[in-house]
Amino acid sequence: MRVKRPTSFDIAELAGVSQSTVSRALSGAGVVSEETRQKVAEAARQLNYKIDANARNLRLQSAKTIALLLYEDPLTSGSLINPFFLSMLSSTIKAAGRRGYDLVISFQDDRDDDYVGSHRADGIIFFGYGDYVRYVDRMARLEEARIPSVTWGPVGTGQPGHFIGSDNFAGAREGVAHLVGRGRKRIAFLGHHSEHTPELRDRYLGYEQALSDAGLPVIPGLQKCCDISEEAGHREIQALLDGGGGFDAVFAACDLIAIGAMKGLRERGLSIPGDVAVMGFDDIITATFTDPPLTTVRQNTEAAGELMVETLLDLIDGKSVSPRRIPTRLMVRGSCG
Amino acid sequence: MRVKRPTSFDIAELAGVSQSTVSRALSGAGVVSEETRQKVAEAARQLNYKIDANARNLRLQSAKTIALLLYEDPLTSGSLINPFFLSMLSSTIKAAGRRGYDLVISFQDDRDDDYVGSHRADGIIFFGYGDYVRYVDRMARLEEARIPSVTWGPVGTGQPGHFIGSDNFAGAREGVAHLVGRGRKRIAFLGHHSEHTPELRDRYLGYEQALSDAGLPVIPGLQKCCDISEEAGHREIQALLDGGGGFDAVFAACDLIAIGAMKGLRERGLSIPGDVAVMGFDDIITATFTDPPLTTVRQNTEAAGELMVETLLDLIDGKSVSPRRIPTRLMVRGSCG
DNA sequence: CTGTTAGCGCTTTCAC
DNA sequence: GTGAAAGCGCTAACAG
Repeated sequence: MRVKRPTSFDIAELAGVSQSTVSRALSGAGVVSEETRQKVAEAARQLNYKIDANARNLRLQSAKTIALLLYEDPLTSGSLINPFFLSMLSSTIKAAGRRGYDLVISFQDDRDDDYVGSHRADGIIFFGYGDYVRYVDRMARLEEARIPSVTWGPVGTGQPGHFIGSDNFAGAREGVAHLVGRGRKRIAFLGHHSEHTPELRDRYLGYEQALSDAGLPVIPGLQKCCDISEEAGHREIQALLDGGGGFDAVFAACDLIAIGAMKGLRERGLSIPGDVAVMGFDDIITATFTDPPLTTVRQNTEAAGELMVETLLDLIDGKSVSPRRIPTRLMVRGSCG
Repeated sequence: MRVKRPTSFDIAELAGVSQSTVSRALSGAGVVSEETRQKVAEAARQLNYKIDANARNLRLQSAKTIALLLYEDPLTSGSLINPFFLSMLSSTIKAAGRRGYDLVISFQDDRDDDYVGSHRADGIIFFGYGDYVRYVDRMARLEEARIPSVTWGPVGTGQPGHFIGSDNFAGAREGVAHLVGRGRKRIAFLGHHSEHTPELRDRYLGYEQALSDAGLPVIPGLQKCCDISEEAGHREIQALLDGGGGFDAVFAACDLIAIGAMKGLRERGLSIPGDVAVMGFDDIITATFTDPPLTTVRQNTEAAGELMVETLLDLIDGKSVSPRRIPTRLMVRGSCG
C-alpha cells in the first residue's frame, strides 16, 4: 500500500538545481533568485511534492503541532458532551491552523509529557472542567520540565501554570444583577463552588457579590452543589424543591445545568419565568431552543481559542506571557422575564 | 526555552550497552536478554527518556497518526455543533488511542493529501454531513494516490472510497413503523433527501418504505427539505404549518431538526404528542431533556469510531476491507405517545 | 544476544 | 546565489 513519494532530490533533479536549493526555495527562508524559485515551485507542483514533516521536524527539533489534552472522558462523564467544548475545540483548531500548527487531541491527560518529550507536539493546551487541585502537581512538574502549556479555566489562582479563561466572576455578577433588576430577591445557585472547580467558584462568588451589591442576603439552603450536566441540574433542582423551594430565580453555573433545572421546574408545574426565572452560563446553541429561550452569560469561544494558541506559541518562543481574563456578555432571552 | 532531551545514545551510555540495543529493548521488537532489557528500561526511566517521534517516524516512513478531517465548519455552519459529532469524535479518538495512534483534527478538508503526502498522518477519516456529490472527485483522486481513507456516512452509494455508516434505511423504517403502530397516518418528513446527502436520503427512503409497508400513501406536501440544525427545523415546521398542516406526526432526519420542530409546534399551541408526535434520529444527550423527551433512532457512536479506525488501519496495512452498516436502535421516550 | 553501520529526508552552515 | 556536506535521532540489516 505504501507509495514511494518524491523527495527534495527528485525535485532538484527535475528543476536542474541542487537539493539544498530546493529546500531554500520551498521554505522561503534562504536567498534564492526569483527564477530558480519559479523553476523549483513548478517542479514541486508537477510531482505533487510535499515536504516530509517527520524529516523536517526531526531537523528542526519541533513538531508544528499542539497537543490538546482533555481532562474528562466525554463518553463516560457526560461533562464534555458539553457543546461548549466543541465550540472551544473548533476555535482552537482554527486559531492553530491559521498559524500553521496542527492539533492532536487526546482524552488521556496522563500522556502530557509524552507528547512534548517525544517532539510529537511543541506544547500543550489543557481543557475541561477538571479538578484543579489534582493538577497542581502536574502543572508544577510540567513547568519544571519546561514544557510549554496553557490551561483553559481558572485565572488567578496563584498555582503554577499559565491560564486563560473567561471573567467568570464579572459574568456571574452581571447575570445575577440582571435577575435582581427584574425584581427577583430569592435567587438559588446551582453548581459547585469549591476550590476543586475554581471557574465555578468564581461564578459563585460573582453571584454572592451581586446579591451583596443589591443589599440582598445569601439565603441559606438555596445553594446546591451540582455537576456539569443536564442530569445533575434536573436532580438538584428537585432536591431544592423537595427542600421547601422558596426561590423565585435560579442562577445555574452552566447552561446544561440550567436546561436540566428547567425540565425539573416544568415537571413540578412551575412556570418559567412566571414562578421561577432561570439563567445559565456559556450560551450553547441549545440555549436558543429551550422553552422559553434561555437567558445566559455568553463565553467568547472565538477569542478564547485565539488567545490560548497565541499564548502557547509565545511560551514556546520563550516569551513571557500573562494570564488573561476574557469578558463575557449577557444574552437576554425569555427565561428571566 | 527548548530543552536538551536525552537520546538513545544517552541511555546506551548509562546502561552500558550500544545504542541499537537500546532501540531493540525499548521497541520490544528485536531479541534482547531480559537482563539487558531491565537495565535499559531503568536507564530510560531515570533520564525520563521518550523516543523521538519524528526520528522514529522518519525512519519507519509512517506517522502513527490518523487525520480526522471535518467537512464543515462548526462555528459558521452550525452543523457540527451537532453534539452527535462530539460523541463520534470521542469514540474515534479513543479507538485510535487503544491502537497507539494519535489523531490530528482539521476543519480544512482541502488539506486532505497534505497530511498523508507529508507523512504527518498515515490515513484519513472524513466526517460530517457533507455534500457527497462534491466529494466524488476527491475520493477518486485519493484512491488513485493510494491514500488510505474512510468516510463516515453513506454506505453503498457505489462511489469511490470506503464507507462506514449507520443503517439509516432500516433505522428510519423502524422508527416510522413505530409511529404507524401508534396510529399515526399522516407523517411528515423533515430533512434533505437528495443525492447530495445520501445518509439523509436513506432515512427518507426508510420513511417511504415504512409507509408503504403499512399500506399508507406518501402524502404530497408533507416532505420538507431541511438543513441539519435546530434553526432549520424550527423554520421548516412553521412552513409546513403555514402550508396547511394536516399531519399528525413528524419524522425528523436528525435530533436537532426534531428539537427545532418541537419548539415550532409548541409556539403554535400544538401539543406533543397529543396533536403531533415527533421522532428524531441520532439520540444526542439533549433528546432526554426535551419536553417531552424525544423518541429517536439511536446511532451507535461507540461501534462507529471503533469500526472506522479498524477499517482505516486495515487499509493502511494493505488489507482489503468492506463497507459496513452499523445497526441502529429505537429509543422510545415520550414524544410519540 | 549484541555492536557496527547505513540511511530515512530534511535544514543549515560553510565554501565558492 | 548556489552547491557540498554534516547531522537531527532513530530502526534494521548485517556481522560476529
